[in-house]
Amino acid sequence: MVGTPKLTTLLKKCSTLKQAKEIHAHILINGLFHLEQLLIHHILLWNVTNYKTLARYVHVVLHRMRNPDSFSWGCMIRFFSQNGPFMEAISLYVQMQRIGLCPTSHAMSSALKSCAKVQDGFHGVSIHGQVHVLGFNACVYVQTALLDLYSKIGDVGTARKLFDEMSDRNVVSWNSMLSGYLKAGNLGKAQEFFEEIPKKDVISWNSMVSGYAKSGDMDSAYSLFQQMPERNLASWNTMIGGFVVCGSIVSAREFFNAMPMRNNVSWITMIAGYSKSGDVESARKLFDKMNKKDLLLYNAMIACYAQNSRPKEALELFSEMIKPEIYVNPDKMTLASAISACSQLADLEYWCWIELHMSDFGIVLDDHLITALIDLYAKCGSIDRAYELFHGLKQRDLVAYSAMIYGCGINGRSSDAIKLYEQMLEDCIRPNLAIYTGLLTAYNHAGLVEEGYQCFNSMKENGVVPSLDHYGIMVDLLGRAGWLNEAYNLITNMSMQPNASVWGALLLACRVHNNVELGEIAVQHCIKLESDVAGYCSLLSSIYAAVGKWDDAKKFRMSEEGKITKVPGCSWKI
DNA sequence: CTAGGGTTAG
Repeated sequence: MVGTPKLTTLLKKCSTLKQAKEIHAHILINGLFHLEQLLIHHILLWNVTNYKTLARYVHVVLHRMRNPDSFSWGCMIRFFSQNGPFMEAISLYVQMQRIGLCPTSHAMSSALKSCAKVQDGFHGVSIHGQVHVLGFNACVYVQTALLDLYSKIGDVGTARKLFDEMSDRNVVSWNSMLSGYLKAGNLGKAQEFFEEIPKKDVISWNSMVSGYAKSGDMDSAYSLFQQMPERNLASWNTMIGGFVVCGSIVSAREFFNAMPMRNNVSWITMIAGYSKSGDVESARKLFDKMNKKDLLLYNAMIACYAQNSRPKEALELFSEMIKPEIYVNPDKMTLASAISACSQLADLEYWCWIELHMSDFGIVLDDHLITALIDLYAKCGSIDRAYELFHGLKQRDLVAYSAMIYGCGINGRSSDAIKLYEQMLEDCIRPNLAIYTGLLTAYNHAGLVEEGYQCFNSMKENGVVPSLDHYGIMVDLLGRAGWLNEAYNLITNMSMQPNASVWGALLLACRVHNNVELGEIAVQHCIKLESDVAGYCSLLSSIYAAVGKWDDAKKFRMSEEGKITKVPGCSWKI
């Protein structure tokens, strides 16, 4: 038999899950059930990396407790409200009352924090209803958590009402209210409120700086930053992030270099900045300098590759992170980038390989990922599978429709694309640029000139301004059908500067219909706009050859490097 | 014995 004092001492010293399990066994054998509470409390305060395993274990212990109590449940709710899963925290809060436990103010503020994290206004409001009944009207923690919840779900009015009614406020309450104004985008009101804060701390300052930075007003942000009585990592990181948003990558780097200390957030912000400005090499250099790479760092780098049309490197890095000797558990974000990379490579096999490991990763497909997969399957020609996934979505949004419509478009299913478009309008979703890209692609593949032209013209009526891509498709569509002059007129009447792929589309059409006059014009523009001249020259050369202008044909073939290349920036095949 | 606010990947 082991007594309570001895077990308590052991318990306070234990630091691994294995030891904890042994102690728990002793607790059960000796019937010292009151110690379970201590065990749960103790373990949940460990600062460990494998907190998921830990949480799973404690969760089981909690549910099997002989004498369940509010304190233990509160500890578990607090733990989940800090690390996630937040839904689980809310669910535990509901469950504890179902088994007859009365929530403490601690449990309640943690539950409210979780509601704020996942924007769960429904549970948030129902907890609000309990505050009075349970007598937490004067608890500053509960009141502040509640105020913060309303701030985060965008209900500044209710937040302010709570703030005014609070009997006791501290700097956290002020900061929550401030972040409410900032989240609502009300910078003026926020600034006014900020000045009223009696005892500002570093978070008050950071919030205000972040507000200016997010709105792109880096002058005001910088001026505040300089006035700060005290700065921490987040202050610096906010400034870097602000410069990144404004596209001032050089200033961002200056701040990054100047800061006294850096954490992962600093590195990730900087990498994301380089990614946004298209400087993949600089991003990679930073990435390689980090010796302790966490999930978010991998995600930032993989996303950088995926967004900058470097899908192969994205997948290489993904493979690297899941190698046993490195293993970083990927999450949904990682997969979103990986799927996008697969899609760019039209590599269905790689995805199938990932899919085998989904349960190891502990990832369940959500609508976001399914939408990415629709795009992948559609691009790989498996339009039926794409349809299956589409029908399995909980909510069909604009992105899902555009993936589907585009997928139908490139697979020659134009009537399906139109049906989807009509269905989308019925769902009250307004079309955007991507939707029209899909539709026009569908018309283009089907060679439906009139319909395509009509659709193109209807864009303006729906308040969508055609982009270079749309002009490119239209020129291709008109050109292939032999309406070369119409295509040329479309280009000359463009509201923006045509690029090489627009002219390239005309050049291709000229090749198909052997039109020397327009072909010469098109090729001149192409050469002016693109460095890869060989492909264009070879095209023009073959137009000359087709109409029997052999000398001209020969002249242009000389500059050719030997092979006909695809027109750069052009998604349709020659 | 536990609780509430600011900065990171799409």
